[in-house]
Amino acid sequence: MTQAIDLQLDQHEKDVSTMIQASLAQHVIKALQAAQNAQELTLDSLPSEIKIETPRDPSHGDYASNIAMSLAKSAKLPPRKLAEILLPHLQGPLFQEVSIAGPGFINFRLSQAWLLQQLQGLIQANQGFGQQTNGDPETYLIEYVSANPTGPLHFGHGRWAVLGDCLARLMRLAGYSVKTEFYINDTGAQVNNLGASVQACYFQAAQAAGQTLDAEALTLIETYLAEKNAETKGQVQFYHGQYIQTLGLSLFEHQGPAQLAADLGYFSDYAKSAILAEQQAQLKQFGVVFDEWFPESRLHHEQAVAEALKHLKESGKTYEQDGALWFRSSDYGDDQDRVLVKQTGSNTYFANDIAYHWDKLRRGHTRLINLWGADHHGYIARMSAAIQALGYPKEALQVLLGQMVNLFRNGEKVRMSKRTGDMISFGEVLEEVGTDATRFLLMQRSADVTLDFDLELAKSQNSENPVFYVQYAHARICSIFRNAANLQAYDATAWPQASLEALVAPEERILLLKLLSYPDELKFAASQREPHRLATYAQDLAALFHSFYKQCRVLFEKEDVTSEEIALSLARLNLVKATQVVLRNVLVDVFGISAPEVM
RNA sequence: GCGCUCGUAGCUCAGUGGAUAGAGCAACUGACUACGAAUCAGUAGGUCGCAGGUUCAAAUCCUGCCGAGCGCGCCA
Repeated sequence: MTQAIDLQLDQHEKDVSTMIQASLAQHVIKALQAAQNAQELTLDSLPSEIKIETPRDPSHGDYASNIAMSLAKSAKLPPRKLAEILLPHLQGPLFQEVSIAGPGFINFRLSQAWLLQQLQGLIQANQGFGQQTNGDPETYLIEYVSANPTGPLHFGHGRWAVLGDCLARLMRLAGYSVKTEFYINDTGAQVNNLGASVQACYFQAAQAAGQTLDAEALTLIETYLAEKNAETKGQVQFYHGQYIQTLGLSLFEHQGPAQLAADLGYFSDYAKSAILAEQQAQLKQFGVVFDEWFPESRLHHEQAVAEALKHLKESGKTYEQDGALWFRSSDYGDDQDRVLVKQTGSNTYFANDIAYHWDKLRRGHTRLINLWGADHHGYIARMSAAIQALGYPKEALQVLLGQMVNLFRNGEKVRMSKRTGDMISFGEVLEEVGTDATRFLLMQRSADVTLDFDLELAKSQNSENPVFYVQYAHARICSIFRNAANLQAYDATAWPQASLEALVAPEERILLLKLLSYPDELKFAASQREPHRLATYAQDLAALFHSFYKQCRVLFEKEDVTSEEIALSLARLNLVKATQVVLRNVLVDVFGISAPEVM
């Protein structure tokens, strides 16, 4: 076991040097081993994971380990005694001081020389700073958005889009092998309903233009309008959004009466490809790109559903009852068994989805991550059951649920009606608010909480809007470097050759520690699949920079500048540069938004 | 009724079983005749929904209850 840990750490030594927590964890493990070898300590086994944390109170140290407390019981030693045993074995150039405090914390204070060396490494790594290898052999496929091509993207889709995109970026930076995919439900009853709805509007347009319609067409218009204008709410068959009218009208404008005799499939194909194109354009504008757009129709074309059903049948995971084919999902933890083939002989959506997930796995993706709206949570158990019944481990499927978004305008909730199609679409919000602010506001909160999104706040270009706070820090830094290039008093552009020893102010140290923790933050957020953690990090980093900037003068524009001031200035420019690098990396590479040079 | 998620400052929310629970906004007090005030420094604001339990240690884990949202189809 100890060997396994060592191997894993050695394998990624390159990363470890820039990852403080992993580096400290390695020191702790080695101290435990050394103490065991010196027979100062007996443990049945070494812990599989060493947790390194940052103390809330900086006076305790830069980092801390609770190892002495967590191992006290198995080592049969009081925590402080155990810590005292480990202390002599915790040595290295990165430590300025290792101390024992409180109930048995081991507190680490990192040496200034080592930190400054890491600072130079950070600047050298530049856009690569934070990027890691992690040795995870799995290949991940993140499937998200997957909106039906029956209407415009709604605002909830926007949230999944950002979360999925940022998660993919985050995991790639952390060393995971990741592909992304959008699943297009381009077949089935809903697509037919879509086609019929557009057909009805096309007929209306034709009628308005003086065309004579046959009885069937008139009936369709009548049925469509009756549902649209119905007083009572209930199940709806057709789609009634404004976009349906637009599609029908547009078709008549381009084709005239040529399609009056066309079949339903023609209208379905026309509508779904137009809507899909719109979705794709919006997502692209939003900075969300998919490696693959996978249409459900491909499954049917390849007989994949039939094959999946056959596979489940032959392995005894199904049975027939009441004229339907059932899947024994309750054997794998679902509440009840689920129908695959209905009495009518047609497949359920679930059957198609099993085939789709099987296809994803057979394409070589060993880990499937799905982002679903929370309203689909009841679906997880059966999908997980299907994955297992197909012979894959439970871990092959991870479903991340995202809660919904409530839209507000000036504190008033914006009402949405699905029935009448009366909704603010994602495209409208994007147009009104802009990509950067929308992305940031949608990804800064945990997917687990229902999000309140205020349109006016999102548009506001002031301190209420956190995205500008972070971007402003970057723009400010760019401004410093513009000024540095024009400085008369001394050559500020010589900062890359400067000695860094002048960086001794507390504001400088705390900023530097935050910068160097970026790879750890990235790694942890990726492992938790929680991109919002980086939003918190970015805001904290920006705050530390602004504070530093106020307290620590970077450029001295006066005639009588001293050599000490010049040395300090050049050293500080390195810290400013490092901040610029990390802000850019997190804004551009993780959030997918701009790192502006001016605002 | 059952299941999932959430409940932390006035509001919106962070918070990896650790030390005195944090940030932004709102409120109040200060700071621009040198690098961007879209900024900074400070004050005030808390029964971490409630009650038990586990633990050296609980906002965090477990159980029950209360409240909010979302699900519970041979729909997709």
